[in-house]
Amino acid sequence: MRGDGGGYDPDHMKRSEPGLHPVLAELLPAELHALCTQVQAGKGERLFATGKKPAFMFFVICGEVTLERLGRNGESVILQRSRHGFVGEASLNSPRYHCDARAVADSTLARIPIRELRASLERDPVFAMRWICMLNREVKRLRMQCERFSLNGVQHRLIHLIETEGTQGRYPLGAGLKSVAKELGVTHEALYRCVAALEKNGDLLRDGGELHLLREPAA
Amino acid sequence: MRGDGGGYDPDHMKRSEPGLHPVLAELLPAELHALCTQVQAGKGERLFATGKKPAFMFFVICGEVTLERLGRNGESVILQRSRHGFVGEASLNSPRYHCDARAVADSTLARIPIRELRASLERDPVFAMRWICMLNREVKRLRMQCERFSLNGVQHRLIHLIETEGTQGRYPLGAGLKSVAKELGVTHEALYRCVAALEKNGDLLRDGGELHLLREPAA
DNA sequence: CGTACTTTTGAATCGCATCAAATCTGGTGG
DNA sequence: CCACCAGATTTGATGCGATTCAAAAGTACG
Repeated sequence: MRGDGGGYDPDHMKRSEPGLHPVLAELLPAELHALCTQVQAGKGERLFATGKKPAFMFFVICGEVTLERLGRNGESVILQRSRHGFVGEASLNSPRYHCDARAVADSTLARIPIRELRASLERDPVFAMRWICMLNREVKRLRMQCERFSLNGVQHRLIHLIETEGTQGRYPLGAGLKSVAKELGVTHEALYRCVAALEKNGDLLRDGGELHLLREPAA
Repeated sequence: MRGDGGGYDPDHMKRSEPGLHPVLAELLPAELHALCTQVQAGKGERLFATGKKPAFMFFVICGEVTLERLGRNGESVILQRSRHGFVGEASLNSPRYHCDARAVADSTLARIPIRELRASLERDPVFAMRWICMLNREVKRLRMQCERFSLNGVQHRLIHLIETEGTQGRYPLGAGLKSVAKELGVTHEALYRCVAALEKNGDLLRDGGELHLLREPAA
């Protein structure tokens, strides 16, 4: 039921010291590989706290992590919710964490020591350029996500998701429609109804593990 | 009514070839300084177009620039609204622009040649690290914007905006509430009503050029 | 078999988009 | 100084669509 690992060998997360996650293995230079460790975080566990000196950067492999900050009245404001990818890149250059990180579901994470990561970036321009490209992709992805959120109507958002994040009109639902609903910022009920309506119209097919957009809905 | 120039000498924008903007002067290495030019863009002018080969990156000094994409029905969707800072960082390593940039107010911009920028990044690790820090801030901002869009209710979004993008509960409205409404992804009518309700409750003050959140609304 | 979860459908409510229109504002020119 | 216009601001009325609450049916797992 964690399901959001991106299609990699699910056995990974059971091993105590598995190989580095493919995305990280490709991005990071060899000298950092050995310094990264894979860790488990139980639901509710805190990864780091506001004000502490940043020691590690985290990469979410599966599960869910939030960054939160306290508002002026003590209520917590969620800054970011991550189910896959880096968390707290900003801590790379901060003397202190500016927010709390908390696993809101049982999660598998890669832990990268910041001091050594920094050192590698400063000494290896090719790695630095890869890192910049990674950040550029992240910026682009986030902009598309903002665009999607700015659409009104579940149907518009769903189609935008399939067309921008999917391939050939196909979008894999790793963890079920319910998690897709969260990604779209709508309730799962609304998404179920939307999918059902599109299917009845013959605009969409649900083939087991993926959504297949057949044509542009007339409406 | 532009107001967001960051407090620098307003005469800057009148000179035809003024010194480089302080933020850029600090960020960019010396060899790039001479290659940057300051340009004026009239309201409505397009800085670059989707699909074109990226030649320049822009930095907004004053005025307002939007990044937009065309939705399927020809309506333009705003991805980003920038009154100060970089526009189109992602074009650094892209063969094509993935969106349009347009000045929505008379604006002063710095124009940086991408080819030379990339060359400097590849050869100068210290500069690359500064660039990475800049991108980190941008990623952080975008993540917060996504989180904001995921909130339901105009009020929640507005408060989140003030608490995350503002300082001390104060948020400057450079171009009026109408542009804030777009930033929040709601109609301006809805935002006006929300602000009016918060003011009547004594939770919010509208002091000329800025919103001031006095306390957390009980509701 | 029972537990826990997802999936699905139903019904009621509410908030926002939408359309409309009045007021206010700053700017321009007679 | 006034007439006038374009844009921002504000208020009102209406309808739709998503949220919400509720519950049933399907599914995986021990």
